[in-house]
Amino acid sequence: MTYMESLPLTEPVLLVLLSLAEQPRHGYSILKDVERMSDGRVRLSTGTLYGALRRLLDGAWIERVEEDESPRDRRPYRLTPRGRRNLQLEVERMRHLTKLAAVRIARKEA
Amino acid sequence: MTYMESLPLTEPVLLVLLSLAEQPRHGYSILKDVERMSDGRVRLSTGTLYGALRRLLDGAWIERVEEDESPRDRRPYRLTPRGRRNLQLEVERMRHLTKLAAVRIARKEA
DNA sequence: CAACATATGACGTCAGACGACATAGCGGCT
DNA sequence: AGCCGCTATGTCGTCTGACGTCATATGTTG
Repeated sequence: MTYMESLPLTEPVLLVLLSLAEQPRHGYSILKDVERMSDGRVRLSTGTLYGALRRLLDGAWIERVEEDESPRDRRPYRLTPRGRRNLQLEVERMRHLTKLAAVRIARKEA
Repeated sequence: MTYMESLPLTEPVLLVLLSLAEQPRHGYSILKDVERMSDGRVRLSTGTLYGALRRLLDGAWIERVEEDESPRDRRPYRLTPRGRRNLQLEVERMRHLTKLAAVRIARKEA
């Protein structure tokens, strides 16, 4: 990307990371959590979810949790320190943008 | 998009709209304004810009300003009421997300 | 006159979001 | 037993959008 150093994240990816920020989760749990988080408005398709998870794994933003006792067929993920750091940067970027937006929208026909 | 009703906007599009929120501008002016707005970090390629403008025109978020005296070769655009309304919605959505994010990131391993 | 800034636009590529599909175990209801 | 819906993971093909590059033209300034 030219318009940012490495970010910005897309909406789905941001929500996935936000879901994992609180605690480790497996795919389906993320799906439901994102839906809850957004009051039912955002429903990721599995195509979006598992695609995003693969890319986040590749970039070492998340990692698999190696749990021997993880209940049947579940594959939990957790944020890496790198992932958490980048998520925080992204949120700060968004906060900065919303502040800028408030000024811009208010200053109509300055 | 499935994960939102009609939004969310991508970063480049949001910045273009933000640039037009203040006052009508032509393409090149938007390019420079976005660069200034972001302290030089975000530099839209013309491919991105004119693609975005075309789609925004198609969706009636912006319109051409019919100025007979518009100085040579410039094609200014302005936000439509619809575009302004949608921009505000988008900014509110982002603000909501950043608040949620703050809580989520803080509540690590709740 | 040679750069450089201003100004618009087209074209091809590539990544990512999406819907649809595939698979499978489990619990409950009829 | 049969069916449905929920949990759970993943693939595949399509389509949209961001991007870099190229093309073109005028204005400005050294």
